[in-house]
Amino acid sequence: MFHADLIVGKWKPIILFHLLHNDKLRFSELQRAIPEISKKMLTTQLRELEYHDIVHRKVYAEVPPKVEYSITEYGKKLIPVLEVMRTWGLEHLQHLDELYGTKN
Amino acid sequence: MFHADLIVGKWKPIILFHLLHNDKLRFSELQRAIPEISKKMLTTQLRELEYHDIVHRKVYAEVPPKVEYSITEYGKKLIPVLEVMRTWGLEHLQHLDELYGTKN
DNA sequence: CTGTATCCGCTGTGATACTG
DNA sequence: CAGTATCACAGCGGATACAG
Repeated sequence: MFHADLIVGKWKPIILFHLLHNDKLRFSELQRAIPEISKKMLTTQLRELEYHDIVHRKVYAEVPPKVEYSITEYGKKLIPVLEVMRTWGLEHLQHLDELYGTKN
Repeated sequence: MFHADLIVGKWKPIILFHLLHNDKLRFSELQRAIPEISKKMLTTQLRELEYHDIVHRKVYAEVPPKVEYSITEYGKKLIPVLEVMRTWGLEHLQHLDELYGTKN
């Protein structure tokens, strides 16, 4: 209904977060920035984001290969959405902590 | 990171959407409002939303049973998040249509 | 370096039947 | 009416090896 899956999911917000703060990132840089993600998942998520015109994939015809990912102009429209989600996420954590006293 | 899972996922935004527009809804009313969802999933999602203090579950000690679900005060803080997501969702649909001409 | 291919276990989800 | 219990299965996603 809201098609939220296009930007949420386990990894997409994190990937977008890094891309928003770095302008361009290579595949390996994303891997290092998000160590918990597997190569396969990173590829899958990036392909989906690319398909939906949210990130751009620039391949350099070099050896060894070099690929840079960046947010598209259209993808930048997501910034407010991600901001609102992040803000809410922080407040929500605090609220949950007040309720249960858990820190995680 | 953003803990988006707490309100996104396959059904939660839809459930919240209905609760935001109806104030109170019984279990069966939610079932009818969202025919595609199974009883089990509806229960699961509602329990999670309840656990996170986003919806309130009011049980009437009657026979037959009657249960009403409503948004908590805290849950109302989600409205802007859901609004932003919905707005973006609509724009995104349009954008995808421009790209691929698909209507779905 | 940037992936793809394969195997494979685990979890999420549906269908169905049952209960207070 | 408002669920729970149980079974069953597909697909997500991890690990590993391989490829251009």
